[in-house]
Amino acid sequence: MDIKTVCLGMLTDGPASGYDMKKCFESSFGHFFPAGYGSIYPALATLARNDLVEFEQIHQEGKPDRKVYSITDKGREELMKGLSNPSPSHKIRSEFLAMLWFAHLMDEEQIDAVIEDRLRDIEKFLELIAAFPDNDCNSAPKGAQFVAGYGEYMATAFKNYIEKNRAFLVEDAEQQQAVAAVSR
Amino acid sequence: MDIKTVCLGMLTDGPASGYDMKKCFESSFGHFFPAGYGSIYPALATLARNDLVEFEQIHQEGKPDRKVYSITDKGREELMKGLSNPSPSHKIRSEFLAMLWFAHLMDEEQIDAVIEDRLRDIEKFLELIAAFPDNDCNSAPKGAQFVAGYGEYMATAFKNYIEKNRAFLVEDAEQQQAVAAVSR
DNA sequence: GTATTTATATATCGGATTGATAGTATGCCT
DNA sequence: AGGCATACTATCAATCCGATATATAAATAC
Repeated sequence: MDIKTVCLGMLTDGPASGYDMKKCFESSFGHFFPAGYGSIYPALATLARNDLVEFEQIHQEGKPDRKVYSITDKGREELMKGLSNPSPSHKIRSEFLAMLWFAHLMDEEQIDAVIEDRLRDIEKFLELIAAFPDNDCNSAPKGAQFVAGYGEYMATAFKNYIEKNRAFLVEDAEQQQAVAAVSR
Repeated sequence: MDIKTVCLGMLTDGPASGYDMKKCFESSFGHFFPAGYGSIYPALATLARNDLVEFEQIHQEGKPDRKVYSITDKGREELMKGLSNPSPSHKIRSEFLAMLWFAHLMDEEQIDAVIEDRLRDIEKFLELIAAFPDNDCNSAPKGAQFVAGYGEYMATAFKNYIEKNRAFLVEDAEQQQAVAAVSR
């Protein structure tokens, strides 16, 4: 389940250009599987080289040509292989948490700024996901709904956790006590 | 806030070898900022080359030499620079969610296997975090407690979400309805 | 009325990261 | 005797990421 497989999956929904796919990554997919042009274009090139996708070059007046990719039968097989992994990964890479791990080395303003920034980000994400599935990218089959629901649920939990426990981070050492009632 | 900065931060807690740091990444840090030898050793080498850390080579009978790294004053400055970023990232990369996005292309057994696997993983993580802060890696200042609390809270939320909504994924198309009561 | 930004589209490059593997020695289990 | 775990180091190919380049039109701002 690397980017190539994800691209194959996206193409089961219909032909698309690299640009289209980037938009899809931005609007929904990217929140649990980020990818930029530097990943997408090389992935499509490799897929095409291996006959897992094919493309049609469409000329447009005043705009660059579009390369519209479609999945091939061989590509569908490869996708099924990718979807048969019984132990897919789930990883977080958070500068935010890494930074706060060292909160005792930071001053209160810094901590506050970082937390506010994260809350803004979460809020922005919740707005974005509220618009789903009115997005262009996918007409929301079960799986997509499940994943979008996950995003909303977890973002809200994240927000709640921060709001409940942020005071703990900037408390005086005297008043310190265990992080409050998590997970209940 | 890349791996180099994280290594510097770890060393504020006392000198350590690359091997020690790997253990720390495994026991707690790795759950929000994964790193293997292929990242740690090059990071330490670069830090040493720039005089941000220094090391003492300790010979041991019957075991390979240890290189015990300590942070320098210049390193502390660099760390503070790293901790002053007001907008640290927070990213998820989940093959699990990417796969389930395409659940309509999978059969029920596959979906079930993948979900069971994830639940086992979450359970394992909860056990690990329950042992915190009895770990070797850090004596739990505020920040570490906050982050560990985050881990427990979010893992529990994840589990809850899966248990509430997994049936939705394998339901008949007829019975389909919106993902249930998320985030309330 | 000019300047900047946004949108459409392609693509690449250096640097960072990953996962697997290699090497070397002791000790423990079966 | 063979295999695995622990203790240490380290590297390498493959992949991935972020930033940037290129080009044109339309929309928005000043």
